[in-house]
Amino acid sequence: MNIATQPLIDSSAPAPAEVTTVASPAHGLTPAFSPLYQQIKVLILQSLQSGEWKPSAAIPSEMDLAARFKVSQGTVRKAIDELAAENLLVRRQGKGTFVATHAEQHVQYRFLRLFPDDGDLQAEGPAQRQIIDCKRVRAPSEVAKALTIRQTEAVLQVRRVLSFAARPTILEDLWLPGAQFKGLTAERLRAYHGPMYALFETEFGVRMVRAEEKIRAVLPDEDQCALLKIDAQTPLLSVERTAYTYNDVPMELRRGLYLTDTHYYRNALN
Amino acid sequence: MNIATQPLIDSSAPAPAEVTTVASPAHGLTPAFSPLYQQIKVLILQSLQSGEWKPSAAIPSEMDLAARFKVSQGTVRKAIDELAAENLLVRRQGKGTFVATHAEQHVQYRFLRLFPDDGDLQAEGPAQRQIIDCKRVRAPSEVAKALTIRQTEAVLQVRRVLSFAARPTILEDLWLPGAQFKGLTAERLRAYHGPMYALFETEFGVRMVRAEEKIRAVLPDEDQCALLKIDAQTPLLSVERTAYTYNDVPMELRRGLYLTDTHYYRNALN
DNA sequence: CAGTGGTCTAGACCACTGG
DNA sequence: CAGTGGTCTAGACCACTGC
Repeated sequence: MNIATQPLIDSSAPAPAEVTTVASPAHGLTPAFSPLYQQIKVLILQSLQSGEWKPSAAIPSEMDLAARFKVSQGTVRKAIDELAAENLLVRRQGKGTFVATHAEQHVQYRFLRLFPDDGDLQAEGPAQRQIIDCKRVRAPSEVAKALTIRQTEAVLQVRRVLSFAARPTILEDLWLPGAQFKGLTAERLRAYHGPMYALFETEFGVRMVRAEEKIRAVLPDEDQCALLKIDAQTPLLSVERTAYTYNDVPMELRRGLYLTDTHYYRNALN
Repeated sequence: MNIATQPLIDSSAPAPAEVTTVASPAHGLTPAFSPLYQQIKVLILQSLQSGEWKPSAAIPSEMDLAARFKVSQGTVRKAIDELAAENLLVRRQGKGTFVATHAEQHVQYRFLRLFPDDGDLQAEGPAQRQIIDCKRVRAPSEVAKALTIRQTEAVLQVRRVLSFAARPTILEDLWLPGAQFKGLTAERLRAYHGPMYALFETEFGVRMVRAEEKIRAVLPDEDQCALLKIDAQTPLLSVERTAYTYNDVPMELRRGLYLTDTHYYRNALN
C-alpha cells in the first residue's frame, strides 16, 4: 500500500500491517516504482505548501518525522536531503531543519545575479529601489500564457528601477496573478524593506522556489532610455524570468533590463 | 589515522588496526574534521585525475571500492553520490558507475546554453563550425591572469564562428595554455567532429569540469561585424567564460559573442 | 546535559542489465 | 542467472547547539 494514500496521523484509521516499499498504482500499467523516500518527500512538500510549517520555522526533527511516517530515520533523512538540495529546506547541525526563506542574506543573490565589475558586493551595498508604477490590468496574452491564466483575468503590473550608487542600473517590469496578490500596492511595496520575494512570502504566502530566465541583448526604447538615463545606442541585457512556486506553478513573469557597463550577470556552469 | 595519508592498495604496508572516522591533522590547530566519505571522494578524484579511469569507462563497483578503501559500501556510495551530483561520474543502475564525458549527447547543452526561440532543438540540429584561426601567441595579460600562468608563456588562441541554418550566430575567441595543448592546430580542430571539449578529453587528456560565465550586452567592433555579417548597431551577448578542470585549475578562457535575435541564452535559477 | 543533525556500519532485499 | 546500483532498516557513535 502506498503510504501517501492513507492518513498518516489519524490514529483512528486501521493501522496497516506494514508499510511496503513499492507504490502500487491502481491502473496496473507500468508499475511506476516510487521509493519510500520519494513518497515522504511529497508528504513533506504538502506540509510546506499547506503552511503547516512556515518560512524560517523549524520542521519536526528527523526522529519525529520518522515516527510520524512510520519509516526509519535514514529514509526521512534522504527525503530531507533532496529537499535541502532543492533549497526548500535548510539544515543546521545541532539546531534542526528549517523552512528556507528569501529573507536570508545569503539567498539574495540566488535570483539577482548582477555583480559589480570590481567584485566588491559589500562596498556597493543593497540597491536603492524606486517603484515607478503598480496597477491592476487585464492580463496581456503573453503574460496570461506564461502564468497559465485566462486573458480575462486581472494581473498586477509593477514597474521599478534599481540603482547602485545613485546610478539607475536595472529597469524591471513584473506581472503577478491578481488572485494571489490582492491588496498589493505601490505604497506597500515602498514600505517594505527587504527582498520583494520575502514580502511575497510574509504578506501573501507565496514562496518562489525556482525560476527560468531567457537572456538576450537588446537596445532600449524611448521610455526605457528616460528611466535608465541612457541613450538609445546603449546595449542592455534583457532578462525574462518566469518564477515558480511549489509544484512548478508559475507565479511571476518578470522582464528586467540590466545596464552592464559597470556590472555583469554571473552564471555558474556545473 | 587519516586513510588518505597511507597507501591503500600496497598490502606490504603495515595494516592499521582500524580506520578511524576522524582525520586528525598533525598541526593540532582547528581539528578540521573530515568525514570518511569526503576522504574517499578525494581518493576517487585522484584516480580520475591520474587517468586510472578514463572518460566513459566504468569505475570499480561499489563493493570493490569498499573493499579497496576498507570502508562500508554505504560510505563509498555517499562519496560517489556527491561526485555524480557534480557531474564527474554517471551512475547507471544494473550496469555500473562511469566516468562522465563531454561526448554524451545530453551533456552538450550544459556548456552551450543558446537555444532557438521556437524551442525546437531537434529541427535546428548541430551548429556548423568554422575555424577562423588557431595560433600560438604570448599570453596577453588578462589571459595570463585568468589562466594563472605567466605572461611569458605561450597560449593557443582560437577563433571560430558557429552558424545555425547557415546564419552566423556565435563568434568565439578562446585561449588555452600552450603546455597542455601542444600540437593543437586548426586542421585538427576541423577534422574532429563532435564537441570541442570532447576533443580536449580524448586528444589532450584535459577534462573540463565546471565553468563560470560573466555576461554582458555589447556592441560589435568592425571585425566582429564582418564575421557575423551584422551592422554595428546590433546588440550582442558577450559571454566571458573561465573553464576549470579538476581541482579548480583554470584551463580555458573563452569569449563568445552571441546573436540573440533568433536565439536566447537559457538559465535556470534553482 | 539533552536534543539535534551528521557519519558509519552490516545486512537484507529490490530493480535493472546483460549474458 | 550473477552482478550492478538503489532502497530500507536498526543501531551505534560523533559533532554541534543551547540550556
